[in-house]
Order: sequence, then C-alpha cells, then structure tokens
Amino acid sequence: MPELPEVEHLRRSLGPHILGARVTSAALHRPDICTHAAPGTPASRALLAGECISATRRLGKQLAIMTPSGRTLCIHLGMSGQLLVNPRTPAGGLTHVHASWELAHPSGTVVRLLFRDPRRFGGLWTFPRADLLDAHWAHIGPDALAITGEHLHRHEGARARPIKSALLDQALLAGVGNIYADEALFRAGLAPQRSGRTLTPDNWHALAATLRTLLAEAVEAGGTTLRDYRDADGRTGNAGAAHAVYGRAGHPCLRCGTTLETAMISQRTTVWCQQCQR
DNA sequence: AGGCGATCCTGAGGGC
DNA sequence: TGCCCTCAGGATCGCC
Repeated sequence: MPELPEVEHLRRSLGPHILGARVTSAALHRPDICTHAAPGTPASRALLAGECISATRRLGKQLAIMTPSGRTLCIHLGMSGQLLVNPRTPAGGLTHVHASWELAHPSGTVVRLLFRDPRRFGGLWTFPRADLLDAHWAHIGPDALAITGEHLHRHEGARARPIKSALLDQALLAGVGNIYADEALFRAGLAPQRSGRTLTPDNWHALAATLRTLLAEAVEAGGTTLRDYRDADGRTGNAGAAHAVYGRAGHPCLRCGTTLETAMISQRTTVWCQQCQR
C-alpha cells in the first residue's frame, strides 16, 4: 500500500506526463469515491476538465494536482489505489477504474490517466480554489520527510499511547504507514509499545532523524515493492529487500539474530526485535 | 478526552 | 488442481 515514499515517487514520475498539459476530458465512474467541495459543479469540471495542469503537491500520503485557476484535485491512494498513465492494458481490461482523464500537451501528445482502486480505501477530493486544499490539509500534521524531534516531543511527549500508534496518526505527522512505522522503530532502537511519555528528548530526535533518513532513502529507491503499487510508468518499487522487520515475524533479526516478535498494536500487525528495541 | 475496536473492500496466498 | 478461508491495510466513527 502506498505510504509517503510511494506517493512522492509517483508525484515525481507523474510530472513529465501531466505538467503543462490541458485536461480535454474527465469522467467519474464511481461518484461515491469522490468528495466535492462545491456540490452542483459537474463532475468533469470538478475533475479539472478544461484546465491546464501547472503543478503537483504532496502532503503525507495525499497528492494534489493544481491548475492556474486554483481548481484542485486531491488524490488519496488508500492501500490499493493506482494512478495509471497510458496503461498498456486495453480499455475495458482493467477493473475498478473509478475515474479517468484525457490530457493533451501543446506538442499534440495525448495522455490517458486512470484512477484505479480495487479496495476503495482511497478516494478523490475536488476543490474550486487552492486555499480549500490548504484547509483540507490543515488537520494533517507536518510531512514526515521534514519531521522534527521538537514537534514529536511537544505533541506526543506527554501521551500514553504506544509510539507505534502515534507514528500511524496522520494528525501528528503525515505519511507514515504500518511498514515504515515498524522500520523506523527498529532503526531507532525503540520498542513499539513504549509510551510517548517514557521517551527522552534525545529519543524523539533520534526517531525523527531516523524517519527522515528512512523515508528519503525509500523515495530514492522508488518506494516499496508491494503487490498493488505501481508508479506512473507502471514500474514497481524496489525497496522491499531493504525491510529489516516488516513481514519478517518469526525470522531472525538482521542485526542480532534474535527471533523477531509480532503483536497487534492499534489493529496493525507489528514486528520488532526484543533485543535491539528497548 | 484519550484510547481502542469495529468497519469498509477485494484479492493474494496458504492450506486442505 | 481447485476451492475456501484468512489476512492485509488507512481512516473514520462510535463507544467506554
């Protein structure tokens, strides 16, 4: 499922295909996956038909497509969402395509864009003005690529919940999902069930630094290899081999050899090393 | 009020 | 080989 690195990699790979192009048509095939900030606007118009694409933005796991008029499309991939550019699969060969666009570049190149999401945990938001995207994002925490120890300490330092739960809370920081939460805690040497109020300022700084490094590495690697993820060019990520704990419960810790533990924390499978994480 | 659990949905993959 | 069951996951809502 896409987390921050996958979405950032997607954003970067999408740029050459969509920036500077005009949306010649847009269609919403499943209205219930889309939230309109301006009800009454035709779906094709809300989905940027007639607009030029001038920029992309990202906060955490959400991707936004911007236009000079301010009309904005925000995309959340959930866990099985894909944004496909010129898929080779013939039309009708893809199931669960909930929205589609046709774009035309000044050069004449035509691009077909599809939003596909089998499990429908993802979705779209449309905004008639860019400031409404900012309002939509106002309740989400700072992006995990730039997270600081000060922020984590200030907002989580007195709380009782397990730090694994905190890392998954998009209001605290944006972009970390189950995989990178476990990986970051392993690298930082912190046990996932530790309460926030037991961490020292140094612990928070180490955790923030680990998150920034880990996520930046994963962005460069093109995101994790998970069954549903493809970038805009249809490629899978290749950071899967780098996972130290995620998906490795019962296997030896890569650092000390101790058998990795697993438990449910916040309804999420959590894997950690009892020896390396305290 | 904070923390936890249920819920949505589909397909991959394991077991028989 | 084929079928069935379990599990995976983000975010939201309701309950304690």
